[in-house]
Amino acid sequence: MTRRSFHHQPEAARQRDLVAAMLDAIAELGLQGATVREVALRAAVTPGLIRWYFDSKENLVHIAYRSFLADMANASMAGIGEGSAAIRLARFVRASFTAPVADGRTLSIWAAFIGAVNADPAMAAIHREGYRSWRDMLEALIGELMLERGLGPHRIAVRRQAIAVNALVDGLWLEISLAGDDFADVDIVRVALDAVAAILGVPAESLTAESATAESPTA
Amino acid sequence: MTRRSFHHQPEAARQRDLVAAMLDAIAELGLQGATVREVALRAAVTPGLIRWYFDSKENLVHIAYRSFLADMANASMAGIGEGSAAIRLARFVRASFTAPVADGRTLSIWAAFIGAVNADPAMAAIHREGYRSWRDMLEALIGELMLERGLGPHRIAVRRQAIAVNALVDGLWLEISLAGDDFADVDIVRVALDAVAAILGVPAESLTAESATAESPTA
DNA sequence: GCGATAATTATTCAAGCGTATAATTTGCGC
DNA sequence: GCGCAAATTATACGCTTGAATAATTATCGC
Repeated sequence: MTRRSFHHQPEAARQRDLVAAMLDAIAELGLQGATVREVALRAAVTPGLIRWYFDSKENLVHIAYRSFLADMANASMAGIGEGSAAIRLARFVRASFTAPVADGRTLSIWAAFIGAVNADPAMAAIHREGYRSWRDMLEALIGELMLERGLGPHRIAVRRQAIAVNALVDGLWLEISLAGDDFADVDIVRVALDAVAAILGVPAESLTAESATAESPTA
Repeated sequence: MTRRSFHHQPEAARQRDLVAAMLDAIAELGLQGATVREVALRAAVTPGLIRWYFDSKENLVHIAYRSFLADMANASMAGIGEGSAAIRLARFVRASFTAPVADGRTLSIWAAFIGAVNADPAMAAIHREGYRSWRDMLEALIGELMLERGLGPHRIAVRRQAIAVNALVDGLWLEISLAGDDFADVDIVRVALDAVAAILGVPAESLTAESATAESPTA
């Protein structure tokens, strides 16, 4: 009859922990397996506590998705640094296909959420919000690149190119995430950089992986 | 106390009906909502009957996924017809982004399944099987195209190009499926054809939508 | 037409789910 | 240190789910 001992946590930290536990559960068991009990177990906490911090399990899932998308975007754009648009774009693509963005855990979570977007309007709204900022960033970068190369940046053309580049990135994530080891012998960064350069109509050399490898310039 | 009347069905037809009902449920309610009872309701049948035809609900889902991937592949390749590799590729791309392949229902199902692949090894196996044949077809077509254009088809280069093209198609499906009406004013077929041409390094004119529109040649 | 068998319905069950609520413990202000 | 509010645990509830089983009906060979 002895109760579990515990200690209070600042609200923000607990909330973060629960979100992290939810994402872990989704990564390993999928959305179906991410039950309230499973999440509580991973957070070393009692199921009831989840309802103390979140209105419902659905609510936690939504918050976890929003948080996850934000983290993913940050990780993709963190190392962009300064430099020409070409160099920043190359760094962005490279970051998108190396850890921590393109590791098994992250892409597994990403794919799991995708499967739930269509059946839940709230998830759809979160998704759209996340992806709009994503593509806005891409459009800005591509627009700059066009200016750099003396090509008048036709607004509609830039939008189309951003859609295509965005699709390429998503699609490669999908293939990596779902096809497992089929790509062990393929240099995905190279495939991505070549395809992006081709879509944008710039020489592949202007987006070499080397330029992306260069250490970030002093601020 | 009067029982429901019913009539026997040939095994194949019933099985098809149940699979179709499962896919309908997934399209509208997602995998979570596609319960045995919901599927039975849509098939105008009692839940118990599902277990008569399938070992388990999981089993039905797996069979539905395999069937769905096969249908999708057939629909994409049905109208390819005869002609140069360039023309067949253009028709393939066009078919991939017009109904029945790229309508809301189909892509909704597609996305729902994707979310379940990572958490279920059997689904992963089905997925890999489906996508391998998909990309084999793409590789063959791209190889032919390279020969047509006098470019020696470097095997590794062709593989990379097929990966990129496949990713582009998947990614555009994702965007269409999840971003809803954001693309109402965008000619997706055009975006896809332009991007595919760019990735393969052939002039966009050689993959025009017009060439894909042409009626299939007399056999 | 008549059995035998296959196909279908009706009913029931146990498990797991999200959630509600009550009991208890922790930590902080004073 | 003490009391009180906040955080956490414990317990229980009702519902849904997939599945098992028993009862019933349709169909086909003869």
